[in-house]
Amino acid sequence: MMFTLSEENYLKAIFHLQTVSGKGISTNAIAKKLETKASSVTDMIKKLADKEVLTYIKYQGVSLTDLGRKIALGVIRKHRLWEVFLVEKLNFSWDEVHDVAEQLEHIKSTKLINELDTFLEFPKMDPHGDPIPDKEGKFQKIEKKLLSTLKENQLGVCVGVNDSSSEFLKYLDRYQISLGQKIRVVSKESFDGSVTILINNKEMSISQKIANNIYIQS
Amino acid sequence: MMFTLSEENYLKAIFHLQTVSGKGISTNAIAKKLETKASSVTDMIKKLADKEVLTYIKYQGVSLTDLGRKIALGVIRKHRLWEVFLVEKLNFSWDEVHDVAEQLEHIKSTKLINELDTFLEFPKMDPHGDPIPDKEGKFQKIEKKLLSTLKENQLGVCVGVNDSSSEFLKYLDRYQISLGQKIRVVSKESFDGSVTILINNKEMSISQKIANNIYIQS
DNA sequence: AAATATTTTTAGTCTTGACTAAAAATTTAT
DNA sequence: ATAAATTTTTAGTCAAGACTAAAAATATTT
Repeated sequence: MMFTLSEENYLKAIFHLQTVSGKGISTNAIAKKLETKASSVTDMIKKLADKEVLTYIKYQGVSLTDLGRKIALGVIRKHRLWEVFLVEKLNFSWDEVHDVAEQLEHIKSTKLINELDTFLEFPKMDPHGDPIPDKEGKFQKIEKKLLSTLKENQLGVCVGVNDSSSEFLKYLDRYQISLGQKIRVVSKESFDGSVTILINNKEMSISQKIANNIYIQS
Repeated sequence: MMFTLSEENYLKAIFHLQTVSGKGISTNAIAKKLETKASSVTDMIKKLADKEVLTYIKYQGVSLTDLGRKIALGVIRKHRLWEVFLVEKLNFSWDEVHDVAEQLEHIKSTKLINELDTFLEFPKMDPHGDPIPDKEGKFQKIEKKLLSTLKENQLGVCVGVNDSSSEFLKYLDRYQISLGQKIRVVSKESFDGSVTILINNKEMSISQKIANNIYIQS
C-alpha cells in the first residue's frame, strides 16, 4: 500500500495529537494542526479509513490503527534521521532543519533510510532531543518534564523542546540554552508565571510561555 | 518563481532532448521521454511558456529560454550530487541510485544542495560519468565517443554510459565494465555490428546495442 | 497537387486535495 | 429542556495534471 505526501502528513499529525491527548482526535484539532479546513479533513479521513490506517466514526473523531501508527512512525523516523544528517554532516543549526526535513521525510526508499541510519551510527535522538524510532518503530521514552514545573532552587538539564519552530530555537540560542545545558531555577513569579533561571552563572528571566516549551531532566 | 515537481521534470526532459538534437523539441518527443500523452504535453508547455522558461510556437515544438535552462541545470545538479552521495556514503551501487535521485532532485533548499556539494568535496562527475554542473550551471564537457566507433585494435577507457537503467548497468557489472576500465577492441563484426573486446586479459563479445551505450575516451 | 499519413492541438472528462457555504449533529448555556 | 453556540459533515467548486477522442495542421506519398 502506497501513501501520498498528504496522506503521510495527516497520519503524522494525528499520531502527534494522539500522543498528547490519548483520546480520539477531533476533526477540528487535525485541521488546526495542518492549517487546513475541517471539511478537507473530513474528506481525507474518509479516504484514510478506507485504507484502514485509522478508525473513524462520524462526529467522534479518529484514532490510528496499528498500521496507521506504523506508517506515522516510519515518517517520523525519516524526519528525525534527516535532521541529524543535516546538523551533523551539513552544518545546519537546529533552527534550520525543520522545513528541509519536512520534504526529505517523504522520500520513498527503505534502503536509503536504513543506510542513512547506519551512516549516522544509529542515533537515538534528533537535534531537538526527540527520540528516533528504529526500523520496527520502537523508541526510548525519556524521563522529562517542563521547565515550568521545576520548583525554586531545583537543578536540571535541558533535554528537549516542545516547540521546534525556528523563532523559538533562535530565542534559545540567544539565551545560550541548548541540549545538555544545565539550568537552575532561582525563583518563580506567581503573578505571570515567569521564571528566573541561572545558566552558566548568569541570571535571566524567561516568560512562562518559554518555560512551557523547554523539557528538563532533573 | 516556484516550479512544481512536474514542471521540473518537463524542463529536465526538454533540456536532455535539446542537448541531443539541437533543434526545437517536438511535443511527441517530450511525450515519449516522459511516458505521457502528447495532449498532456501541449497543456504543460503552454503553462511553461507563460512562465517564460521556454518558447513555444504551435505545431513547431519548444526550446528552453536561458531561465529554463538554468532551472533544468539546477535539477540535474541536484540529481547528480545526490547520486554521488548515495554511492560514496550510503553504499548504493551505480544501478540503484537513479530512482531515489529522481525523488531527491526535487527537494527545495539552496543551503542543502550547496552544503551537500561541500560535504562531497565538489565532485565533478556522477557515478555514471556524467558531469555535475556547479552553482552557476557550468560544467566540463569531456571528450568521449561511443565504444562502437572505435576501430579494431584501438584501446580506450570507459568514461560513461548512455543508458543509466538498472538492467544495463547490471549487465556491465557482470562483464566487469565500470568507469575507468580499460577496453581494447579486438575485432568488429560487420554482419551484426557486434564487437569483440579485451577486458582484464579476457576476450568477450558484446552486441552493437551494448557498444552504442558505452562512452570511451581514447 | 491531391491523397494519405502523421503530428499536434482542442475539447471535454477524471482524480486528488483543497476550498466555501449551508445543513446536520452535538455541546453548552440559560 | 429548550435555545444558542460550536463542531462536523455534506454539497458543490476549483486548480493541477493527467487522460481520450476528435479536429486541425503539417508532412509524406503517389
